[in-house]
Amino acid sequence: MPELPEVEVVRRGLARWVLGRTIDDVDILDVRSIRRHGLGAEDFAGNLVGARVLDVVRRGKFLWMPLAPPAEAGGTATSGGTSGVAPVALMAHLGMSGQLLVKDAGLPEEKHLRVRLTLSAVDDPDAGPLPQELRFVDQRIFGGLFVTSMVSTTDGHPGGLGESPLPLIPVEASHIARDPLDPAFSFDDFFAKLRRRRTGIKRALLDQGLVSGIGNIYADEALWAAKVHYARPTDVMRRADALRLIDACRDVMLRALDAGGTSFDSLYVNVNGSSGYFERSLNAYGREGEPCTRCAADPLFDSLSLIRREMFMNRSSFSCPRCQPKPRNGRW
DNA sequence: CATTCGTCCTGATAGC
DNA sequence: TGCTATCAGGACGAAT
Repeated sequence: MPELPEVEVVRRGLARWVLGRTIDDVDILDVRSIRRHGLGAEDFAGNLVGARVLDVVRRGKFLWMPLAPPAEAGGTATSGGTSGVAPVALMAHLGMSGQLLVKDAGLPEEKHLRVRLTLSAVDDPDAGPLPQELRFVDQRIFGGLFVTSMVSTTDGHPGGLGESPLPLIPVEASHIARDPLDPAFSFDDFFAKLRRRRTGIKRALLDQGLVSGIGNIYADEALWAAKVHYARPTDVMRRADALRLIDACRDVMLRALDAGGTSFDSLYVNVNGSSGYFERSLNAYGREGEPCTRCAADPLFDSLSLIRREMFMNRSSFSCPRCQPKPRNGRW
């Protein structure tokens, strides 16, 4: 279940293996994986074949590769060759189960292989011939690929962590807020927007327009770490508590990143196919009925400190009843 | 505008 | 055994 740390692991892998390479061929095995490319499969492939990968950038859970367009496409639109063509990027979202795998051509097709990009042959002085396929594998098809144009970022800073030199972002990611690991993330902006909302804090954390990169797992982990109940109202939230929560988000995601991403089954695999192992250090998510690791050390530990599971926003929420108590009469 | 809800998907698992 | 129901959940568009 890729959230920010997992997508960042993929981004780094792609930067290592795909940067600077030209796309020689595109093979779409399931059109549903390019659903968001409104102009269809032919247009998708036409935009990619001959294009060169200039960068690998991420904001929140969106990942994109700005492209140098195919030579003839650039020439057609602007015969002078000046910057008349809108910059385009190959956008990717992994959804629930998406993977981007760099593989040698000829290796067996994955069961859920949806799109295959064949990359230019490169003989690396150290690594030898680089794998020539970038495969998009996705069991549940919540994720996908599409080609889109890029627009200026509203704050003039480059798109997220990926250190794109240009302050450009794909249209479809322009409404996505900065994530807590982004150098341009502003806590003050986040807090101001948070206070204007009339909703619960977990809903806010999952709203990618407010703060990005956080999904159900890291939301529960950060709320646990900051000892905050998921339904706590945002409009009266104290600044110090919000700061503690964002710090917790940052902390848990950085630790996951160090571990190479979280994985609960074989669905999530990084760009080279190896699984993460951060699940061993989860404190709340998926631990229903198990003792809260923090409360267990307390001499007053009792059955009130078993992790509870509740349905919230049509998804499971895990929390400790003792250190994340429910609001009483709407007051905290 | 802000907020909530239904939809898209497959496969593992539980229950009859 | 074999069927059906449930669950997992990110993002988006429609509805309120």
